[in-house]
Amino acid sequence: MDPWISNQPSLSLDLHVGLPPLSHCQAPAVVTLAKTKILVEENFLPLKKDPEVAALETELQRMSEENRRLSEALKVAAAEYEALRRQYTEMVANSGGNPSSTSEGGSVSPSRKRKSESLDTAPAPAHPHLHQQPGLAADQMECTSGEPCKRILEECKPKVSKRYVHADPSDLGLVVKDEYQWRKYGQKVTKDNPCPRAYFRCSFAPACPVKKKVQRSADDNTILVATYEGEHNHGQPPPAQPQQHYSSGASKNAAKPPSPQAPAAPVPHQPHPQQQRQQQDVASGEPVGAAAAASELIRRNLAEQMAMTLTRDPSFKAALATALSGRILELSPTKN
DNA sequence: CGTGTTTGACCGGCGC
DNA sequence: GCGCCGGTCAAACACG
Repeated sequence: MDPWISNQPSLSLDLHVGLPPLSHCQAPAVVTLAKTKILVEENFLPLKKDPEVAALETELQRMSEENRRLSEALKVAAAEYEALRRQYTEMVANSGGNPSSTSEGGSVSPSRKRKSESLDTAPAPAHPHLHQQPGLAADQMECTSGEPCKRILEECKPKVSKRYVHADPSDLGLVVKDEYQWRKYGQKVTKDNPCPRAYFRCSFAPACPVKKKVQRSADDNTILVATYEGEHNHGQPPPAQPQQHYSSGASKNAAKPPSPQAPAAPVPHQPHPQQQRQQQDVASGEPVGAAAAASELIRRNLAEQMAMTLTRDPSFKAALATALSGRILELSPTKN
């Protein structure tokens, strides 16, 4: 994270939910809540009596204080991130900066081969390690030395988030709909839960490392628990594109990126369109202007990612919903 | 025929 | 070292 972020007023946690969201930032939950807030203000605020206004002011002060604390926490986190990023960059530079040196000394063994191993006629892939880990992000493949690298990998474990979805008990499927397209690659019955767990990969981008596990709750099998691992290295699918999750059988256009120039061969990292543009800008010759433009794009992209991450985080949504519903109840004319 | 799903086999980590 | 268990692979199958 860029320390610049924590200094931006637009990113402070003032939660001006009554304002329209940024056009490039698709945050449905925030939009909905914004509508709610507007409704509250229009309907109830004119009815306020002075003591209530005073109470609201106190509340506002309290929220401002909390906002300030959160901003400071964000600043600290940003500083830590920056330090880590610098450390990582140094390590990459020291290792020769050669991302393709993954299989140094054959550390990635082709031991994953099974039946075909006994069948000599089976054609072996030209690059077994690449074939084996098509979704591995580039930054996870740059490890060349033993111990420190292991530690980095542990520290950089993919982000895990959970989402709980109420499902129709009569529906036996393990379908948790969200804004991405998923391809099922496995199912397993686990020890602690009689209901099977389904494994999905993001199929929107071929190189996207995100995985999803879906399993019914052991306590209440009307609840589906979706566990997301990793972060998408691409934007969300356009809303116009119909969701075609788990459509059984063939649908010729399903689960394909809309981009016609999408590469056929898997690439280690398929950048977000903005990132692509940014890379092109950097590649083009203007040293100062291009660098400034690239920096601006990076910041914008980070802000976008933060907004997306927050709005996708169920705990954040829950906390926001709780806070807002509490406020609505407090402001309700039926109260007292 | 192309693409997604199912499912049994396999691999590697971990605890004993 | 052994067995258990979660995660992944890939052949077989289903579907439009």
